[in-house]
Amino acid sequence: MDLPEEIFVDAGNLKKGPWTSAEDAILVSYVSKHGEGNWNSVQKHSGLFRCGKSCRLRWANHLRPNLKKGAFSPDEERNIVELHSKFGNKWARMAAQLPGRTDNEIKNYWNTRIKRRMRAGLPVYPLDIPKCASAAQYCYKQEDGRKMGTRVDSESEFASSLTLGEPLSCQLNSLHGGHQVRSFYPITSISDVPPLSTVVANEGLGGVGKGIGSLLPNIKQVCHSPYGETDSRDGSVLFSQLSDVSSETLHAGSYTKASQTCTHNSVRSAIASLFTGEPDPFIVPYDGANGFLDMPFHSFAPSASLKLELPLSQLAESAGTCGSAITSPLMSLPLSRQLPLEADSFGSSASDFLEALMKEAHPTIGLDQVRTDLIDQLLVLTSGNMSTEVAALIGIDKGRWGDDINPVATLEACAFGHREDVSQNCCIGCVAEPAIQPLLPSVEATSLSASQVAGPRVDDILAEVPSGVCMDENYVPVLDFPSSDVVPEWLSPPSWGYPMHLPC
DNA sequence: AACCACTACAACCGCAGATCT
DNA sequence: GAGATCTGCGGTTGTAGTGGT
Repeated sequence: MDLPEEIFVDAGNLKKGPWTSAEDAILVSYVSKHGEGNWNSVQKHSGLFRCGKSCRLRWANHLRPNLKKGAFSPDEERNIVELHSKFGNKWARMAAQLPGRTDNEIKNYWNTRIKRRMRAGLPVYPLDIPKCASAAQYCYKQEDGRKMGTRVDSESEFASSLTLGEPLSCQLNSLHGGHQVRSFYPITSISDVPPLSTVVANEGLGGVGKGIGSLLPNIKQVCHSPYGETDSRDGSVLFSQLSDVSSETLHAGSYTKASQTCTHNSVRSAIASLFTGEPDPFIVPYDGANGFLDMPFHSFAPSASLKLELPLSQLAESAGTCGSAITSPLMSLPLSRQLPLEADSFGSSASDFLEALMKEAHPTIGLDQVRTDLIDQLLVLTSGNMSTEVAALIGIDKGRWGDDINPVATLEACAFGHREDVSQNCCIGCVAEPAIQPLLPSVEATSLSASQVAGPRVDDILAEVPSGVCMDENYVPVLDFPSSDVVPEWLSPPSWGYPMHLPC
């Protein structure tokens, strides 16, 4: 057979790029004689200068018999949506259920469909698609079995979780008269998710405990910071100062990517793995019918393999899409490179790690702001499982609060803006100067005002918290928002409704 | 006609598990 | 048992085609 010269290249330089019909003919001929498999020998014995992987792909996706060509039929489209709701991004598994279709075809179809629907503001899944496993691919369970959560890594996943048939609520935990109180707020879109919240699927509010918990600390920090809108204070100044962000990259990515990057913020990943001591959490499969499998829970620890290459500037852009801006100074760390996730990467001690972390902070950010945000993020990341070691690390040693005071709850008090109320006892006052200062030799406090750096700080915002809020006997805040007129603006309806207090 | 944005699709890459030597 | 190789999978990128301005 005469073959075009371009098929043959110098030995060792295998051809890449589109396949020609002549190459296809060679491959078909070879497979018909020798059968599938042994793909690396194709190049050796057929004279085709393609690597084995390329041959296999070409055969599987284009040349093998019984392949369906052309657009998906409505039935096939429906099948794909249903299969995706069952399997998630398991393209090969889906392809096995769709005769004549390849995983690549299905993957391409799904990705373009997702983009199209999200651009149109439509849910990823039609409402009549039954909820299966996809929205709960990554689920976490606490050791005591009480808390359940789903890590939602992207806008699409979140959209899935919102549209699979179960209404969702945001949950705020607070304490009232010594009893823990959960406040639930209905949410209908990602923009309804408030900060420091837990999203739950409410199978009726009374059934929250068995619902699907979608803990969304990262998403909220990216898209739902209470710290203001996209004005000069929203952090965009900080983003624009990053030199390694190309405008091309800036405008190329989809919101999904931005969300992932936010979620996988290197700082958060690093801190989380520091807390858990492991690069990855236990991932608990969620079965739509039977709930979570019993496995230990290890707090939030984003996967160590997450990519962090999206420029932060994109986050600012996407933040506009979903309501408000990212303002945390820690979010100004250049994410175009990946921080090592293991604490060991920064030395043997956690303080080395934190020091490195703080050194990464933008140099123009006030030390106070960095510290405040770090504490906030530690709280979110630990999800109530902060170890004594970590608490001590950030400056709250057991000796300061005694056996009967929960450092986590106390820190939450700080995050909710009551640092002044409790600082003499155990709160941020302890964290602030003596404890964390030695960790920060290279971070210079500056004279920049808060408005020059980011948005208002937690305590600025929560100065608006109603005066009825006080601390209980354990220095834990008793949070209550009795009516909408005293709720801080970022907590106010109609964006995520009126609180409903339920006893736990 | 030129440019641009968008879509659909093909192909590549890195990784991980399976299998072979 | 260990290393090498093969295979399959999922994510990502590149590009041709199309339609709008």
